[in-house]
Amino acid sequence: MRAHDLETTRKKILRAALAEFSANGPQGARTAAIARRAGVNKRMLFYCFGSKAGLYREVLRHKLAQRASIMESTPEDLGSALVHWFDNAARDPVWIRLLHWEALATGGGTVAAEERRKLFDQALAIFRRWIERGSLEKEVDPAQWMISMLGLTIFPLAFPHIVRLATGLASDDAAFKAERHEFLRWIAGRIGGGAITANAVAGESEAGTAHASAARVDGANP
Amino acid sequence: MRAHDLETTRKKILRAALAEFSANGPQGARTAAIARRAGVNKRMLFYCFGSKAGLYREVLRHKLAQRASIMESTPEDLGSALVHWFDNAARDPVWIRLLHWEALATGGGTVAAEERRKLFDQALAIFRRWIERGSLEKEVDPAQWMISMLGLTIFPLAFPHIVRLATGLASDDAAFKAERHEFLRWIAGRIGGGAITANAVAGESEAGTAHASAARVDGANP
DNA sequence: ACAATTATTAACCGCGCGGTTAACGTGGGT
DNA sequence: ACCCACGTTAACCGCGCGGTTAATAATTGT
Repeated sequence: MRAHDLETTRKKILRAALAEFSANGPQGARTAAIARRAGVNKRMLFYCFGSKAGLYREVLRHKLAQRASIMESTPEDLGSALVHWFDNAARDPVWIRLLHWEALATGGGTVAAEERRKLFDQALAIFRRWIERGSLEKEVDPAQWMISMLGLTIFPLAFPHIVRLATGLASDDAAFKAERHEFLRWIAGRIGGGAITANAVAGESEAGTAHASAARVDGANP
Repeated sequence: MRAHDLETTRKKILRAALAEFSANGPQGARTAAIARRAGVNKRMLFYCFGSKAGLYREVLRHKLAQRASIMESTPEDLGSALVHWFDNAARDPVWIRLLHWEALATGGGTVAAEERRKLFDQALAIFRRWIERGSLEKEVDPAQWMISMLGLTIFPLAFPHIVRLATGLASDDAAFKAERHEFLRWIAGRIGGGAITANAVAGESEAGTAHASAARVDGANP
């Protein structure tokens, strides 16, 4: 690694910025803190990314691309998909926090709009497929389905203090995750149109309850 | 109103502080901005509440008490209750924002712990009652039910940018609210144990679809 | 060898923050 | 009439922020 290597410097800054922006938000994040985390002179942030806002934008674009690739690997079975989303969100608290900061942002229009559209179009396509295949009730809008399923999976991870008050457990506690898995598989059965998913529903959960593991039917959209 | 009236000054400060804390969070809120909003000298904040943190604490206590009283007026029917929670949350974006800030807060232990416990115990009691009465599947934990129903109602209001990307509508748009009402009543029927709520499910939604209005069965817990 | 370009650095700037100081009205008790 | 505790005020303080300046070290082209 040479002394003058802008690309690695950029990467170090992006990593540190992701952590700092996630921790303190686009406004609360301190450029000096990012530089310290990255082991880089503060001036380099502006040299590479122009401004704090420009750096934030780049950080978001990276993260959105990463989430899109996770969305691509969603299993075809509804229950498994819910568990998949839940686990991946639980594994990435940084992403959850960025969602919060975005929800709280008022002015200054959407950043990285195109990456965002791509991610959501992927998700909506999945729900449309489920509806066509009869895994989900067709009288409900795909967007409503998507919002609802995201609510069931992400909400407890986004508001851990609510989980703590309701269950007494931390939302990253293995016991809570197991409970949630069980619930998600159960409700996937209740919600589905009754055709494909309903059979795979009595799946095995980590809670130890008797279940059969749900089959994955990746790829091959009609 | 006398010139020297500490009580009204306190109230003015609390109102302004609620707005400012909701807008910018406990850290991002500026004491000067609160004072300006309240039409009061900045020094009075510290004279009345000691510190910014003390003021934040008092603001939260007030809001939690208000939310508890809303929780008390929850209808007995599950579908109506979901709509009730949704509407009341939609009517109070300030509260939603405070939830976000709390979820993002890392250090500095819980503020107003007792008011919070009271609010959640109320909610949990409602779910236990629903389970006992057969309105909700009894094999699922009350806490899991509560988290899930909060997810379905609050999530779209907490993450309006996700709603916008999924539906193209703003989450405070009347059209979206109507769609959501319809979905909430529909899913209440799918989820319930099948006894009481299932009958009340084909409820009327504001979307104009033909439905019969769901009956409210307030009070009288066993 | 050396100039030109690129990457990196320390030091600096103006500003706005949370919180404080000290002084100044105001009004009820006597 | 006067006091004195309470409510209110303008002005101030040290600090840390985003962003910049100008000088310097490494790399590249010739």
